[in-house]
Amino acid sequence: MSKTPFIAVIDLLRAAALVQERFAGELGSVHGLALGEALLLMHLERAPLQRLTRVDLAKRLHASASTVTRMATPMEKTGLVVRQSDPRDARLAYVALTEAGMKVVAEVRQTLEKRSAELFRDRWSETEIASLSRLLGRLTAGEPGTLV
Amino acid sequence: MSKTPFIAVIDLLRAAALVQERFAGELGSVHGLALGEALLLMHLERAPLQRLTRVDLAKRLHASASTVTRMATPMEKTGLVVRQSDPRDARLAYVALTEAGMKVVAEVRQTLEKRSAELFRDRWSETEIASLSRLLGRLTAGEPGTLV
DNA sequence: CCGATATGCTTGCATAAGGAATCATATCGG
DNA sequence: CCGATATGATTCCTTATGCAAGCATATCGG
Repeated sequence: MSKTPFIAVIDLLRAAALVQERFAGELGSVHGLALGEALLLMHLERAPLQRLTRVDLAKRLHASASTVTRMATPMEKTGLVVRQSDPRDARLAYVALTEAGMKVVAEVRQTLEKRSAELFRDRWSETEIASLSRLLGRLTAGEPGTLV
Repeated sequence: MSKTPFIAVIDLLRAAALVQERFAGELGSVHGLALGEALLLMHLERAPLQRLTRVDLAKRLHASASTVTRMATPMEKTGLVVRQSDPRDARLAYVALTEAGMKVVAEVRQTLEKRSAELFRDRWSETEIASLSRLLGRLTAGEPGTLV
């Protein structure tokens, strides 16, 4: 049996840990957001009506429903998102992006784009990066939601 | 400015979350280990004398020293690792793999190899997987320790 | 040789996270 | 129409984690 898939998985985990470590600090100090909060905002931005239910958010963030509830509460307090009810289904509680949230998520994207570029700088060609992205994208092809 | 690096980073985070979610459960039910514990054991297996200090482990696991301390304690109790002192430097407390630990880590590797193969099965050629691994490996080139 | 600094580890504290239980609301089948 | 089941959200509880402080030991400079 080939060990190639195993090696790829290990490399994937290591690379992701590296990126998370590197981005979390910057995101926190510049925007006061955790990486997960930034991803939450970006998911909302790409969703229809810029809003999602908590279970949809949980799936997209690979988190539990309770985690999403507790992530959203402080972000409501700081005005990045608001809670919205669905008139057709009273069980649903949307997390919706506010104007302030849209402004912040745009800045967050800029920060992430800058840091991402630095991650590959000098040693990578545009083609190589695109190739990496394409391969990774095949792994996440079945996942709900788009972030870019 | 090109958004390609940003897209690659987002894809990387999503793919890693997917893999972690998928592997953590299996690893827990089959071997009673968290993913981090499995990685810890694999790092020890590849280290000289099958042991590492806590700070070295922390670097390899992208975790804090306190996390490593608290990860190691239960694994000492279950006999997978033992604590070793360095006669030359009394500050050091190695985490060393036991015979039982070596047996377990070998089984863990088999599980991970099997699941990794399933992750790519059918839609991926060996060459594509190797290409992904090679690209990811460039990101982690500066990292200490080898796992495969 | 010794004080100052650096390093490794652990512990206390605060925060984050998942799972189970609970509650409210919707939907489905008779 | 109504009981049974399903779904969404929240809360409680337990566990995991990082940071800062504290402690022990080592090293460096005079």
